[in-house]
Amino acid sequence: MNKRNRTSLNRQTLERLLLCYHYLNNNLHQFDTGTVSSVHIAEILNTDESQVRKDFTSIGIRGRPRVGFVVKEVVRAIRHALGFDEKNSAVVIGAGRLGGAISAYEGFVAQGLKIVALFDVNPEKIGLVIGGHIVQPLEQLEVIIKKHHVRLAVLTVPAHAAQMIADRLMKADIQAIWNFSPTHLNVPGNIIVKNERLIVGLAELSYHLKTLHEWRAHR
Amino acid sequence: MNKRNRTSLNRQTLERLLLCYHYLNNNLHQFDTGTVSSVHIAEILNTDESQVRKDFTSIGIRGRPRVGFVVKEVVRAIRHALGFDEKNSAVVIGAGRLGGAISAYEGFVAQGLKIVALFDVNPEKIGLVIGGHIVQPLEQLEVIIKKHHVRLAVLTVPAHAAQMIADRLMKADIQAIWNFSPTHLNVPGNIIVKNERLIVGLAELSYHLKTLHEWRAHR
DNA sequence: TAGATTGTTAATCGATTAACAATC
DNA sequence: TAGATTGTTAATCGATTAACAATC
Repeated sequence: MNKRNRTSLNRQTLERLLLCYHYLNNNLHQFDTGTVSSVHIAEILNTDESQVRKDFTSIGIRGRPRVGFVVKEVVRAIRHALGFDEKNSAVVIGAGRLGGAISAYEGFVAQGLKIVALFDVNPEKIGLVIGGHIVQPLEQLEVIIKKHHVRLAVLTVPAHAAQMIADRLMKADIQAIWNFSPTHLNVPGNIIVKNERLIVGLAELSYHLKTLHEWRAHR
Repeated sequence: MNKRNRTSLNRQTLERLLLCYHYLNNNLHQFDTGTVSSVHIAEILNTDESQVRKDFTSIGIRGRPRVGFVVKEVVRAIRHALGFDEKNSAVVIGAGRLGGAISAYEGFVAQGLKIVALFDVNPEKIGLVIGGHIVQPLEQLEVIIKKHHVRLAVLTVPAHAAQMIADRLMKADIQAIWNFSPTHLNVPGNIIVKNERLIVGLAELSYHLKTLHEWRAHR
């Protein structure tokens, strides 16, 4: 994520708010009074209750002593803070399995993300319907970005092709790139890049498995 | 990640080591002397040079004043620290697009991860070859875990099925679950769970896009 | 030798947790 | 009113950065 954006909300807060949002949304029915306390949420998120109050304060949610926070207000405020109530158009580049999975994922729509097109270089894939989208030739990239005012591009191409596409995206005035290619992208600081590296998750797991193993062996 | 494991390496260090590992591996040729300085690496990773030295110290890499660190030693030490030099067998449960993408991903093998089987409940998928693996019926899960001494399970099933499978995995003595299902899993503390939530990445991007938007509107 | 670069300790920074007066 | 829960300030904790003596 670039630095020019003086993000007032840090990554941790963002993640906690998201978890809280999901929890409240999925359990709306169980709050008969329509309110929830910071203690309750802290327990669920496995964090401190002051943390919860601080997070809420940071996005302008106010509660009432002895009563708590109004669930619906909290949900609405988080939606707004995370930008889920704004419509964003995205294109997916790379109609492989991962690109298909992302194109097909229904969970994004509720968060305001609409995938308007899926691209691939492979002529054999052009015209196929993958993940609910007709695969388009890469040549159309710039035209479609312009037509749909696309701000976000999801990159699921092989590593060797990623930078070339990123350069085209830059020229097409894209604002953010969600990069699933296992490679570093060189882009100017005014473009938001979010790298999604599967291998980081694997590294964590691998390390923990190893430690677990050693720990067991030592007894 | 559970707490019982007194992880000596924290998440940040793990991630920096991984990035360093990739960088060195991909640029082995350019180090004529076979050594690299903490300054050089710090620049690439966009971090502080003391940080690099500290990270290296934490996994037992020693350098020489005026010379730096031996690249090959660094690479080997990181491989070892992250557990990439140990063979781990994994099963993938859910032969959808994501499960297929993960099963097919070649990058894992070099990190010691071998996917030994791919499962699905859908009878129509059984027997198909997806991502290089024959889809097996879920009934076989326990048998195969036992047979191949599988320690890691990758979960790419719909949210509503995730907990049920997790329970079976627990009983089958799995050690770690890499959870791509968009749901929270209830598992005992001795099982390592790594949640991979696409939606968190989207939330970050969405937030930054929103902030960018507001920032532009304000001028 | 001189001086570049390490290893390590101390200082800083930022995020989490504790405490508590305000208040419904 | 009494007391539960907020909002906020202060204390703690942990991670990053700075500094510098050791050393090749």
